[in-house]
Amino acid sequence: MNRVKDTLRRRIYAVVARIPRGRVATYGQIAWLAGLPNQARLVGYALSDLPDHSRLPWHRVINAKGGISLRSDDGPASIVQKIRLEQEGVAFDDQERVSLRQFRWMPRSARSKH
DNA sequence: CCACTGACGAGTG
DNA sequence: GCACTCGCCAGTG
Repeated sequence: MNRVKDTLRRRIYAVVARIPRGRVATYGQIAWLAGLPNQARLVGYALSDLPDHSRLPWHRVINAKGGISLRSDDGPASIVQKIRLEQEGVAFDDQERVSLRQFRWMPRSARSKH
């Protein structure tokens, strides 16, 4: 029985589904919002299990450095992720990194003040 | 049981 | 800001 595991995975997917267009979130951030602090790896694990036909905005999840984390950086998947983000208006710098300062998704529940 | 790996990250120097 | 270490957890051999 993998009921517990599946439940956690669903919670992760639920958070990812909330990321708005044109914004990004880090693995650690998703983990935190899903109630799994310090377990960013589980988020990566869950996303790697996603089927190709998934409608989830998985491409909006990047690492804490603002970069794309895929098994093979040269692989087509990482290119797809970059293209999709650029189409939403998310910009990459000359080091292939996104400015979290500018594009990070900050949910109301996590926003203390302005 | 142990070693290693993988869509990660905080802490330290 | 970079390089390293250590912590996390699941899956595999």
